[in-house]
Amino acid sequence: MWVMKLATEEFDRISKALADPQRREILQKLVARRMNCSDVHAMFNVSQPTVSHHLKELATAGILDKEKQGQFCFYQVRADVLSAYVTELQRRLGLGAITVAPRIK
Amino acid sequence: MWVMKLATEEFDRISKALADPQRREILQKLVARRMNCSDVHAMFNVSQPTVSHHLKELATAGILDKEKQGQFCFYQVRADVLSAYVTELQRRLGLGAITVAPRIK
DNA sequence: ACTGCATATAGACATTCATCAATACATTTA
DNA sequence: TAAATGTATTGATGAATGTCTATATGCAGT
Repeated sequence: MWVMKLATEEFDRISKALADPQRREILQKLVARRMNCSDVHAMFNVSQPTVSHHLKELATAGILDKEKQGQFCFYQVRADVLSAYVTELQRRLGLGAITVAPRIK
Repeated sequence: MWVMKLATEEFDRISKALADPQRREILQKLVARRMNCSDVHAMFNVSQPTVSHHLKELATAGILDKEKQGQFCFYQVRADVLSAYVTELQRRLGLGAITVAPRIK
């Protein structure tokens, strides 16, 4: 089983991406289901360019996947990256990440 | 067993506190052992007031405890708060927080 | 009381950043 | 091709923030 390893740079980038409440809320909506830009825009009281900017930040940080379908652009959460982030966070904070070690026969 | 519940406001405050690399590194040093302000200052290339400011931010966010002993001021990590933060983060990100349920006999 | 050390505060400065309006780019449809 | 729709970029602006120097505050030993 492969476990993604986050470099410090990527880790900090994700931390920053999560630090803005508006962006965090957008991310939470995308956790529920993948959506396009205007779907997200319809859910919040910010302009479309602002939404686009936040989605770009989240994608650049690596926690969103961007998939263009025609004129639409769907974004969806990278659960593996988020999971790697949380694990790395636990490690840095000295909270033992609960790792289920493969039981050696 | 008591599990702390973080309000959105506190959650966002912690996210912000973790978002600055310098502050994150300071926090990581404090995970290893509790230290006073000048101990921390000796470890980084930033001014003493800057260290003091960062420690205040971390303390205000609730993830550091501040204990004054004479002229010194010791800071130590609140592992319970950090743990609550990670759990809440997992919840919001849709990553099932691994909860070890008490085994009912 | 004075000196020295530890910490915090005040004020200033530069940078980052969240946001918007306007516009450009791209794609679908009439 | 023209109009409409979805998305991204540009440029601007105000607010937040990380950092510094200088100074204040507080405590300990002489």
